[in-house]
Amino acid sequence: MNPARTTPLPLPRAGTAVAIATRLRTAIADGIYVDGERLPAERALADAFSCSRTTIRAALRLLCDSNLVSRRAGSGTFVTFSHDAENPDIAEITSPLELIDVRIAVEPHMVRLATVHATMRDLGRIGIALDALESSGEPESFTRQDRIFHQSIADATHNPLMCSFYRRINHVRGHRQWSAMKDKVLTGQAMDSYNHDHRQLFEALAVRDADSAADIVLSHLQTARLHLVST
Amino acid sequence: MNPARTTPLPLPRAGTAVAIATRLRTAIADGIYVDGERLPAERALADAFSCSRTTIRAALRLLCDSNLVSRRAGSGTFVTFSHDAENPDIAEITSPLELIDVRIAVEPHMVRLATVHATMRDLGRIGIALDALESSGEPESFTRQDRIFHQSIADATHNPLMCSFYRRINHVRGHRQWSAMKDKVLTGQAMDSYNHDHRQLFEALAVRDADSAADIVLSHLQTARLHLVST
DNA sequence: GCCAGTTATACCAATAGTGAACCAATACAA
DNA sequence: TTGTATTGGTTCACTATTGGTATAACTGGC
Repeated sequence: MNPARTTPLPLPRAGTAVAIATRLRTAIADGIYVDGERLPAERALADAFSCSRTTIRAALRLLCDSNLVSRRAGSGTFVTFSHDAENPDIAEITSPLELIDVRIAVEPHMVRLATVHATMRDLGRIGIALDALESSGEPESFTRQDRIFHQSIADATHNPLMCSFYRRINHVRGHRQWSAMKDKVLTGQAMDSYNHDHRQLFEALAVRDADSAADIVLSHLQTARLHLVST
Repeated sequence: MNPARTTPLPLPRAGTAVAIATRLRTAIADGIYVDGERLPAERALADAFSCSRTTIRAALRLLCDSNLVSRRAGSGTFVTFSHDAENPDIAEITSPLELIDVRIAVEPHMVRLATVHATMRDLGRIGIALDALESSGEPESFTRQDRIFHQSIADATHNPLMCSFYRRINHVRGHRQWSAMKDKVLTGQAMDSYNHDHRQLFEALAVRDADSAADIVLSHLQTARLHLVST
């Protein structure tokens, strides 16, 4: 018996620094960290990733070399996700109402696809994102975790076109033009209400109830749209 | 003991090192180990394959000689195999079924938005596109006019995010991977049927009947999806 | 016996990562 | 304006891991 034929391939181990750089890079690409936003401090990142600050610095060095972030001593590390000046960022020419209209178009069927295609592993990821979302008290971290939560649902469709669409939606959602609105809209009560919807949605996903999941998302977005046009 | 093994194979038995090299080579070609990624350490591979490190080194030497991996002392063994698609076009990794799932998600609500936001000028443009579409007999020009027709509806929403989404959908639809399918699917009868749906859709848009327009699009796409999965 | 392939072991040099300390630039509040 | 806290920038010695190399012994087929 030849061991080379039967042995399962061992998983690759990426270097810690490059692995962290990759994770941060995709987070920026997904709009989880938005253009101009400050990343957590090196020491905080080292704590979050359970590694030394030196490793975090090596990872950030990679991002800095590819001009994804810029750093200033005493100030922090900032995302510099610059778009072409001629090709204006889609996020800058999309209004909140236009965004929510697109979300109403996309998300109900998206969660339907997610209920059909999500693996247990996907559901685990979504659950983790939901837990993090529910335990984040400030509007700042809430919106970030909210984007992670929804993106993980989009990824659960395993439809590359859908994933790329939702990445773009998240990019628009994360644009700084709404950072002012955020603190006004996201009261504690509003976040509680959102979390209720999120939990319901997750449970519908978990039991593969596509109709309920789609209904929850649709009513969630339609009330958000009403709030937008009535204020 | 397997009786099939008692008679020696005509080909000389490959040594363990060659077998492992082959296994790793196909793993890299299959994308199990991705470009730029680090392979497990030699000692880990030796452990996984239950062979000595010398054998693993012999196998890696083969891969290194064929420029599939590069190695750095103290760092590791890294895959250097550009799949020739470092930035894979979204059109190339999207299947027909995945595309139609996204269209089912987007288009019904898109035509709703179009019925609400379309100006008379938009309707004129859509009408012109429809006329050109109906008078195009070959599959080649039909698909081009079909994209123009649908894009003009997307533009009629006056929602920049929606327009950009549909541009991407059209980009995927226009990819060369479908061109083979086109001539087979687009019989004269099929084009007539499509044109009937298009004309109905246009009339629903013209009288601002959002429900009918959405229904027409949805049933149109769902029958297309059925044809896709049943053939 | 010969020989190629494999095993087992030991050691080396290169590299990544750790943990700590300290400096300099910045932000913010008293 | 002045402290004070926080941030990135730098350096250090140390440890763990990695590929590189060499050597001796074992194995099975010729």
